[in-house]
Amino acid sequence: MPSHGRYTGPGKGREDRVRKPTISDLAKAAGVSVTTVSHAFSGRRHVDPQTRERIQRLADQLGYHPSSMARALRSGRSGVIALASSMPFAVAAGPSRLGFLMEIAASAAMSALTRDLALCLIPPHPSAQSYGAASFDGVMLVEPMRDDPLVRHFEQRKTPIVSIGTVPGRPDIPAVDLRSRETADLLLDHLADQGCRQVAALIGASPRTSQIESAEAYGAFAARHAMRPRLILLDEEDAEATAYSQVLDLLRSDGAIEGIFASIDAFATGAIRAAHEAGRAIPGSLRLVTRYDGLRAKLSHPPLTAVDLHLPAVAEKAVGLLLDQIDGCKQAEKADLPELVVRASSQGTEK
Amino acid sequence: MPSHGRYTGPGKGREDRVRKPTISDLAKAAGVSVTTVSHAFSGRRHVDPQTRERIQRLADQLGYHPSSMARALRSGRSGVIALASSMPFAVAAGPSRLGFLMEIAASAAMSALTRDLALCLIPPHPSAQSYGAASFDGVMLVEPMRDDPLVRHFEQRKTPIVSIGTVPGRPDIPAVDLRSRETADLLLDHLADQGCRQVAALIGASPRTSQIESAEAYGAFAARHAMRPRLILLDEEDAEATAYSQVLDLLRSDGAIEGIFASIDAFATGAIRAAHEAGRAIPGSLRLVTRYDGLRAKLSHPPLTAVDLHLPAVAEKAVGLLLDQIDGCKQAEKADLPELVVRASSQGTEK
DNA sequence: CTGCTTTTGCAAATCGTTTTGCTATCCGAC
DNA sequence: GTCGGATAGCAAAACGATTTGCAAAAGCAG
Repeated sequence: MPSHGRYTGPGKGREDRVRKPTISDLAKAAGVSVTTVSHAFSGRRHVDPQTRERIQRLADQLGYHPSSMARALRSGRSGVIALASSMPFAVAAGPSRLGFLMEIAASAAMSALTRDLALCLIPPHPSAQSYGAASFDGVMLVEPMRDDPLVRHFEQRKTPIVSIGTVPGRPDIPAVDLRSRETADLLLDHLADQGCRQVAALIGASPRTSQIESAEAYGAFAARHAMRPRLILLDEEDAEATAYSQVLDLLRSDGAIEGIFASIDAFATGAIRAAHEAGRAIPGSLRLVTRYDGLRAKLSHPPLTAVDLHLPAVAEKAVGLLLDQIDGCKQAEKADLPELVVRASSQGTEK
Repeated sequence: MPSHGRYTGPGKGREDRVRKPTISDLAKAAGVSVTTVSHAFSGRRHVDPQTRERIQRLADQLGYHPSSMARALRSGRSGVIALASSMPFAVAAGPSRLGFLMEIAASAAMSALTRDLALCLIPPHPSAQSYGAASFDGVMLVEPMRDDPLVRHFEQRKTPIVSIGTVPGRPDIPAVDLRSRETADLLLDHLADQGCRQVAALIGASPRTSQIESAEAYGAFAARHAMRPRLILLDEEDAEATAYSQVLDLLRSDGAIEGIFASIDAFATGAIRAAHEAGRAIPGSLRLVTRYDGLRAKLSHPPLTAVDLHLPAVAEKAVGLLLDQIDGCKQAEKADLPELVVRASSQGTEK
């Protein structure tokens, strides 16, 4: 039984605030009907330029702004889209790994604004049922998991969905493909190019497309190079710490490892610490690459070879796709091309 | 003459999507009036438990959810608050220095959600007039400048405002004081404690409270220690690069400098590079501290001594204050206590 | 002057809720 | 028997815009 969110009544203390002028106040002041005012603003019908001018002037004078709530009700669109993620907020309520999500958020906010939309950030609700009082015209999910409760939630609510990164098992949901398979191939091939014969992979255990495809890519890579696979599935909470201890074990038990592919940047940071601890120089005796080229990869020592996922472009496409989804019905699925950024962590010659 | 935002008419293609059930559909199905349904949900009047139960069941069955747009119109509250910043988005459309703002955004989003609000991110609009179609119950401004156009915009629109960091010259606007003066004192005193006699300051040129108070603190510090002040005002765009070149000049022209106080983390990163270039070891021959303890400070080499500003708590307070502002009228101003985080960049003994 | 179109404007319906009055019934107590 | 007080429910008026249908006036050709 869903709680529909308690309604708290009309704002207490509303009477003591000055009432904002409404369209009929303006109409009265201008000596015309509300219809005329509406048309003067929307331009959907012609109004006498002189009248229109007077209305405009009065509007400025009175400080009139059309109520977007009324407009939303009438038009059925709130002008707000949401960005939701089931994971990163939760693991990073603190400042740890906001990078990926927040880079998307910032870009999406700008893309949204240029289309006269606002972007809402919605963290995963602890008791994931009533998502606030606001209503969204659509929602963008970032890297949802298989059977993600968020997907169910918004589907049931008939809110248009666009996923950033495909939804595992749900090819019907429109998505911006993050090209995780290609990304992983890029990174693994790079390691091979750098001469790594034995490569381990640190991959997130959650059933997200990026992790699934990374694992697949790694499997194929191992087969292609007739290499014994060392696939380490890691929990994404407390990523750096668990990566650290697992990699330390690995390096100590298996001296042959020459390269590590970390599908999450925090894994890579953990791996660096482990390598240091195990006395393996990077990139001297161990090469390391990661997927997301965020602040972490850039500021790491040594800087991490990573992939430019073109997140601003991804966000832009997601917003566009969502908009299509909302009022058109274009099911068109779009894609994007990742790009390798080589840095010291994997190069033969130190910068 | 303000553009009030073009209205695009009722969603095209709306007729082909299934109409969501309304309250009167539900009422009809349950054989009661809409009033009863409304009361069944809101609990503002008693309804027979049996009736209520039946309504609930039917609501689930039909997939009914109250329209928040209608609710918003009626109640005058959209359930959405906004977070706006005049600066960081613009300088960091790319991934450069999202840290501060985005840490606040993430925290604020969670704080908002626990109060049944949604948080909108609003980037500074290039043509700063029509901020999307959405309406906000209130807005949080992060570190606005003196005479910030955002302040004017929302004041004119009578949208309740709370500032994160006081607004220079506007003590009347309720704000969460970021305690920039105390923060700067903390850092400068720490440098003095570490034995620095000659300290330079890198401070942002924009008229924000944090920068203003940092400069004041530095001035007082210099006077207190009878030290010739070296105050370097830097443009915040392209912060790292300009800090780099300015600090390089400084170090070359003034060998006495023993410590640097950077009021923005990107300044500090630039300073590190400059120090490296000038052959000054950190913290061996030059100590460096910065204000915001974000990813940059933590991942820097060496890690930067910084201040924990308790941003999640700040965000929480801002949301609370804004809520007071919206429906109560409590003008109460709140504050917070910064805390020093000592790291290698300023310590006598290397970690 | 009639017929036709264009221009300009208004009144009223609509969007989906919440809230305010009002009615009706029943119960128990005086 | 009736007064009071719960209890349960309904009808209708908001909330503030947009949009449809209609009408008055005006211009213009025939």
